[in-house]
Amino acid sequence: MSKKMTREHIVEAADNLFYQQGFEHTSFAHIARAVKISRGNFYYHFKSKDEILDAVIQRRLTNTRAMLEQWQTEGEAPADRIRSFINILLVNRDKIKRYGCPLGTLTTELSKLNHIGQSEANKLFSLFRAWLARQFEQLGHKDEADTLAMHLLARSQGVATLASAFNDETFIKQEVEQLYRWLSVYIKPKPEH
Amino acid sequence: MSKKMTREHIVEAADNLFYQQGFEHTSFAHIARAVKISRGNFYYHFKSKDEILDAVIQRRLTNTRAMLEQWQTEGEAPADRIRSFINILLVNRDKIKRYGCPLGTLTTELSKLNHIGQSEANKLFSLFRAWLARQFEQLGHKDEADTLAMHLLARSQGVATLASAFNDETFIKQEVEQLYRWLSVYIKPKPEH
DNA sequence: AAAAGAATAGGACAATCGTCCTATTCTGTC
DNA sequence: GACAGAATAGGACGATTGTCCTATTCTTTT
Repeated sequence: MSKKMTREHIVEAADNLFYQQGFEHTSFAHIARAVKISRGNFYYHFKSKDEILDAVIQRRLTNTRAMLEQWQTEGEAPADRIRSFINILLVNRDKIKRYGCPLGTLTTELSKLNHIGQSEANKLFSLFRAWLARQFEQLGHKDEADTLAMHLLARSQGVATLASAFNDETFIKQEVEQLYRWLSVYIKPKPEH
Repeated sequence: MSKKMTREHIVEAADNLFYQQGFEHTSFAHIARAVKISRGNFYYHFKSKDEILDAVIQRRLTNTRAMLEQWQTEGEAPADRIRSFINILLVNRDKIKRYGCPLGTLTTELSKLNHIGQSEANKLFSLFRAWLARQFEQLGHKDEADTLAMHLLARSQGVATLASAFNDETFIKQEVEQLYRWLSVYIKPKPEH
């Protein structure tokens, strides 16, 4: 196996485990078992656990950027793109119900650990925040664009937290419906011609 | 020192530490340092770390019940009582900014650890949920009372998560204002007489 | 087929974890 | 002031953690 591929396998497995069991609770033994390599061999690929965390965050940043770009191109109107964002609550509802939001839970954990990776993890939030703000700008709400983006982010985070706490899938669907209605208020009616 | 008092000190210190650094990351050494007793002496008061966690949760349950009862008596109208709930975001904004919501973060962590205390911790959420639902019932929204309660809970959770992630106090104030406006829609106009 | 370098396995390491045990100190009672 | 029981201190325990080192296996090149 090439070094590059093994590295990717490690990062991918660590990504999932960090999401499912948390960063601190995931040990090298866990990741090793998942990737099926020996524990001691990690240090040929990473100098420390923090370095794995950083790689995981970078991976998420890359994936998120790709996702946002895809939404950007496949959604015709800004409102459609925002709906794409709201939709991840539905698309990932199984995992959200079990593990919460991968973004929010990691950020919260790193914050409590006072971990260095905290600032990098927050870039993930900022990515969504800036992207959402841009969509609201294009909807004609320049002044309140960032406020609306933050509001929508908070709503999704809250939905994920409660859906996970109460193991409630119906709740996600309800709230997504409400978010759609909330969004519709900010959509400009199409100019007649 | 009496056994009862030492026990209370331990639970109080553990409560704070679990909130600030998380349950798993808080070791006996941490708590011992905070309470200023020896590490080995814990097992005279608690048989295991899980037992401390349970005591912490029970403590929070008791405190929460007391708080809800106080809101119940001091708030004349149900709308005032709901506003009391929304207000904790403002009252505790310093801590929320630093450590997030004590309820949400603990529940999320225990969920990831697959910890037994999870179900007990969820009772805390259920406490707020039932209490809020009762208020909405009294506001005349019997059918959607629970939905409204869950919605409000989710909103607060989201606000806490983002305020913590972005270290943003202004955001809390903005969202609290929005929650007040949201609530006003559900308040019955007082009957004229 | 031989040599060179990349990739891996497996164990040693110090530190820390939760847990447990025992000797010691404190506190109240007769 | 002697005694009993409550409360505490301090260390030992096995397990696990992240880290590091070295011997071995695999892969590629000549």
